[in-house]
Parts: sequence; C-alpha cells; structure tokens
Amino acid sequence: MLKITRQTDYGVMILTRFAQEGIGRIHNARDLATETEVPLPTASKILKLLAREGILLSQRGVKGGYRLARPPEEITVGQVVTAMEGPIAITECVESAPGECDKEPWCPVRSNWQLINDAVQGALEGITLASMARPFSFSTNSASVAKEASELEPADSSQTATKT
Amino acid sequence: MLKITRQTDYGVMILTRFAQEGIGRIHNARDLATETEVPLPTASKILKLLAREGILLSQRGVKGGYRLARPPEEITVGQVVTAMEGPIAITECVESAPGECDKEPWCPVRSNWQLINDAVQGALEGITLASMARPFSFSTNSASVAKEASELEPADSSQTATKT
DNA sequence: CGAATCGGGACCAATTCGGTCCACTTTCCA
DNA sequence: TGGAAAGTGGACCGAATTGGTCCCGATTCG
Repeated sequence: MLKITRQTDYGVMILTRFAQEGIGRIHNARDLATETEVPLPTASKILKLLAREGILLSQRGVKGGYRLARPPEEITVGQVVTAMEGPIAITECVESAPGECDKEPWCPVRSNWQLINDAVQGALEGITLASMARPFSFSTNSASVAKEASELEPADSSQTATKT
Repeated sequence: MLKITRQTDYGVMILTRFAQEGIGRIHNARDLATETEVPLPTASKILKLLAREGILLSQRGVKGGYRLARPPEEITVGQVVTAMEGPIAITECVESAPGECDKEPWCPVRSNWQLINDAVQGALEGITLASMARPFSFSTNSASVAKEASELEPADSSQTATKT
C-alpha cells in the first residue's frame, strides 16, 4: 500500500505537539500520550524510536522526558518517515542495489521508478514540522507542486501529451 | 510502508509491455508472463484486475487476450496504482470522511496530510505509460518537481526557512 | 466438439503491523 | 540514601495484509 504506517502517522502528530510548544520544552511520554490520545505504551515505543534516530533528545530520571533535537523548521516530514520506516523506497527494485534485479538490463521501468521515488521523497522533504503545526500552512506551494507534477510529460516530440 | 505492492509493480511492468508494442496489439496472459518473468497465475490475476478496472480490454476464446483500453499516453501510473490498490491515501485520516476522526477539531496535521497526499498523487498522475516505456524519459521534469518540493516552505514570515 | 483463453473466487503460507508488557537503568529529591 | 518517576531495550502475540496458487465455469475459435 502506498501509505505510511499508523505509527509513523502518530509520530508526526506527536512531533507536531513539540513544534507547537517550541524547542527546548520537555514533554514526557505520559503527557504526550494523553494530549494526542495515543495509548501510552505505543506512544512510548514511538518516542524511543525517534530518540534513537536522533530526531528527539531524551533525558532520563524523575524530571526527564523528550525534546526536539533541532528547531522544528529543520525537521522535515521526510526525515520522520525515514526515521520510522527506513529509507523511502516506493518499489522493491528502487531499494535494491543496482544489478540485483535480473530484469534490469531490459526493464525500462526501474530507472523511471527511481525518478518517481525522488519526486515523492522531495515532496516529503519539503515540508517541515513547523509547517505541520498549523493547518494549510503550505497550501499554495503544495498546489504548485501538484500542478508541476501533473505537467510532467516527455520532453521530446515523439508523443504529444494529450491528457484529459 | 510508503511502498506500492509488488503486484502493482508487476502491473506497471506488464502494462509497459503493452505501451511498447502500441495500442491495438493483443497479448495473452501466457506470453506476458513469460516476457516479464512474472509467474503465470500471478500475471493472470493482475490482468483480470486491470481489465475489471477498465485499463485493459479483454477478449475471451482461443484467440483472446488483452489490449489497452486507451492509448498509453492517456494512462498514468497514478491510474494504475489506484486501479490496483484503491484510492491513494497516504494516511488513514486522509481516506476517512471529514469529521470521522475525533482528533480532527484540534489536530492541524490532517489538513496538511491531505495536501501532501495531493502532491504525491499529482506526481503519479503526471507520468504516463508511454513515458514509462522508455528509460529516463521524463528525467528533467521529474527533477524539477523534486526541486520545487524541496523549496516548499511556510509562506509567512514568522519563521525563516533555514535548511541545510 | 474440443482446445485455448479469460473470469471469479477460494484458499493458504509468510510477512508485517499494531499494540502490550516486563525487567532494567538513570535521575531526582525528600 | 532509598524510593518514585521516567526512559531503554526487547520479547511477545493477535490481526491484518500480501504474495501466490489452484480450481472450475464461461467464451470463443476452428
């Protein structure tokens, strides 16, 4: 499925809470779970992972908790997805090393999937947590990307793009 | 996972074969399976689905087979993905009806995911089977989309975009 | 009529996902 | 100095999804 996992979704939502409160503010797992309505054990698991991946900094002990490792303007949705799910690979042949697929010599699809993958990743890397913290904060820009993409057509003249 | 299923990948690959041969040309499941190295039962299943979804036309009988329902310039990767996996919904809250999520009133993330979803879908809708049939056929355009996306930043001035 | 081909679905093994729980470590502070 | 609060790592399990195969009926051609 072309979908992020629910845990990644939770992760973005939780991190958005951090972005709303500003860097430096420390949140513990219990409060975050309450605020986002994510069950505590699950929220805890996600926070652990984000800390291990360097997106959050953790502090143990009674007054411990988590805080953003960088300003929310410097953390992108793409980084969060990569942290939680591994490198973005829209198809299997994109994530495999070149030459690994025996269809590669004649299959023209692989190189194109790689470019599609780059476009998707670019879209996710272009959106920061700071943007996520406010509704529709990048609406105009996003629309322009969708428009750009819809105009993607072969540059040569052998086939004229006739879209509906 | 932010990945299309293997069967969808196969589907695009098989359809690319059709695009290479031109519209009107009829292929049967057995030959396509051989050419693409996809096991016959699996290829057959995919072809059936694509026919049901209106991307292919089928003809039964001894000389039967499948052919493209439209010219390859008018079939996009996005259409194929949608046919095989259902509507593109990068998160659960995107595919649910508005108001269904009890976090919606205060959660700013939902509306932004919707826009990200549109951007991804736009990228997939912008690529035709005709383009897929040749390697790197839309490289320059795709790169420009990735670039556009990476420049997505909040339009207001409250936070200056300082990216690495 | 019989062979070739598509159509619809049942079925199953393997993997992934979502989620919980537990034992351990660190830190604070009364 | 000891206990409470908080993060750490990993095991574990049920449910859902995926990948794949197979079977039987319906069409069509010769």
